[in-house]
Amino acid sequence: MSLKFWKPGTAEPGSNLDRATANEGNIVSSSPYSLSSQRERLPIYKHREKLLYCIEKYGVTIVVGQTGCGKTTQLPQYLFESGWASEGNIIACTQPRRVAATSVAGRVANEVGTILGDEVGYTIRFEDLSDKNRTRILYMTDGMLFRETLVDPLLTRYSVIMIDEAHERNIYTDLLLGILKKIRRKRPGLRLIVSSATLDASYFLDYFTSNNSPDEATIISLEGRMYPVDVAYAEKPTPDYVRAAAETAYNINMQHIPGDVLIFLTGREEIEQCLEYLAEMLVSLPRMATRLVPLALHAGLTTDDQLRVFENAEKGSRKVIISTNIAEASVTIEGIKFVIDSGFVKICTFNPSTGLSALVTVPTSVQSATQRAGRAGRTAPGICYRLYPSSAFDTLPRSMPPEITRTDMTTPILQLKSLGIDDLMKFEWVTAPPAETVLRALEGLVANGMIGEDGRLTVMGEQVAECPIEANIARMLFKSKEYNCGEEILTIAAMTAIQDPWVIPDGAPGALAELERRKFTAEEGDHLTLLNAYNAFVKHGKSSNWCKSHALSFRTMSRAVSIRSQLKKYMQRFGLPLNSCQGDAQSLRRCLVSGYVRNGARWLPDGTYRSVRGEQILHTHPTSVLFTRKPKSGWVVFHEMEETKKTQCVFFCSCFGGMDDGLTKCRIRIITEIEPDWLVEHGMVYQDKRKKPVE
DNA sequence: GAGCACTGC
Repeated sequence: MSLKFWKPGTAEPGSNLDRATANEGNIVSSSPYSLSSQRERLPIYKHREKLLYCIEKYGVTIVVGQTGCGKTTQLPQYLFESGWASEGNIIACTQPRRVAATSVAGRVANEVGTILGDEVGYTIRFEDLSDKNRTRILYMTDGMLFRETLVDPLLTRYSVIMIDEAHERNIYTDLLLGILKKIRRKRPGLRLIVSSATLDASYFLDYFTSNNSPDEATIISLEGRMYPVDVAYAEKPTPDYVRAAAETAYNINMQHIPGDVLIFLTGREEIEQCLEYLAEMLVSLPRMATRLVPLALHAGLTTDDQLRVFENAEKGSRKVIISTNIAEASVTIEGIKFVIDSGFVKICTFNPSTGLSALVTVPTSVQSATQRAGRAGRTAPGICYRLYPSSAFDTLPRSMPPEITRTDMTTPILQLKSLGIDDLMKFEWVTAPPAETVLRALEGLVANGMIGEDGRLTVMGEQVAECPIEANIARMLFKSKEYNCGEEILTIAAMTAIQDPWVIPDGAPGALAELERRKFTAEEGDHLTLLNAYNAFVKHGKSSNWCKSHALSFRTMSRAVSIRSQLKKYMQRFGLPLNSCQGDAQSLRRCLVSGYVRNGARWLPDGTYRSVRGEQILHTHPTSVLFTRKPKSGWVVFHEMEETKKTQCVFFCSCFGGMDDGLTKCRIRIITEIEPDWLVEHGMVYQDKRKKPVE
């Protein structure tokens, strides 16, 4: 039973849209550009004079251009060539991702004919390849530029700042735009370029011209360089898009000439299910048919496995890459001719009334569906199969709600306060966060002693704002002084900042890996288990082989080492002692509670937990060492919560007009057993009544 | 009872 598709006569307008990261993406090697004639052939070149004129005349220039038009690599060079980097000034270009910042900087250094780190450089966390005196074009992550505002609030080093990929609406991009609008009032000489790959960028224009002269901002559209992508829709909704995706891939293989296939699903579980379906179908693949090579792609894979999707398929075979949203912008695979789009994505949302964030599956947006389709037209015309009817497409929101509207604002608000932005109601947000999110964040900051009675930052608040880590974790670092456990808390802080370090594959190797992981188990819970893993990693010389034999990701563990040493510098600067509690797990856990006061939960005899805030039903995540065990005290704190829905049918019904039958499940990750008194000890004052664990 | 979208400092 295969899904029938309906194909509109013409390609969907704008379906060849793509995002600018594509060429700048991950891992793909790019051909060297060294000749100026190659630069002149880029579509952006004929707009050069107009762009320079606008940047000179207007404070803010909004540039709309698709992938391959060259704005990210060329615009900073045009500015450089026309003197914007004279007198020691720097031209900055921000990127949402580290790989983009590094790879674009490398290409531009090559075009300019300089060594990377000299006239052209980049700055990302843990890597600064720039020269304080010589660098004129600086690529950086938007998070780094945001951090720089805490040190130099007017960003005086820069003459032009280009915010690239602004349409992605990351929280740092949004915060930077707000701050830069403010900076422009004090430094009218500073020029701003806001670059977006989507056509509906006029809200950026409205944003910069409101409360300003109309001459403050202008908008320019550039031509793209993409091939057309035909879009086909499912005739009817499908109850099982994972199976439908596998069937569609199979049918493409039977009907079409060679060309690789890219499937967008929401997560690892679906990807593995889809691989199984495909394996079943491939048994009946006719002998003469093109061979199918299914490959998974998601962030939880090892680097080696991720790299496999870039290898060319053998002659007479076709790659089917089954991916999460990582292939939408972060990773670019050349040679994709067919895209199969489930129409769903997992996003993180935040519930201000419980203070908990959750991972939920939702329908994508028009912008995102267009972006996914564009992945089929990078090297030749392509086809995108959408596994939902065109009537469902018409109900999709234009774009995803910006991150700032669905994230905890505690840490960003602390940082804005530190910048001297005290009246958050007057701050000109591109999109304002929900009022309740702001109120809860302020309430939490007051309760945590970061903001005083007078509404100003306390000494600890000022210092926590500087730390490159979530405010609640930073609070643990500060409180470690009282519990004599600076060493251990520092490690735990670093370990919770990374992704899950364990690599547990499917099947039999997975069971073995699971046994390896159990070796690190601490009775008290996951935080101490992570501490054990880190200490063992260091004890064994931070070796990659050791990681391999203990089911740990070397890449992730190495990142924990970097983060730890960075945080250590902050602790030393703030005079926080790096004492070890010498195995005193109780002090350590009491210190943990200081950061997790909002994340308390109590155990119930049915094996679930109830959150202290909001009485929400919580389940233990299967990766937790407390998954198979009742906490003796009956109380725990947890690092984070995620919400998942039981079946795809539910996603489908609830998201595309049906009902929600309540099969959502909240899981808590990284859990540690505590005593309930410790919650009160750490300022759980606004909690009306303390419930005893039920026996 | 059984499994984690993606960034970023």
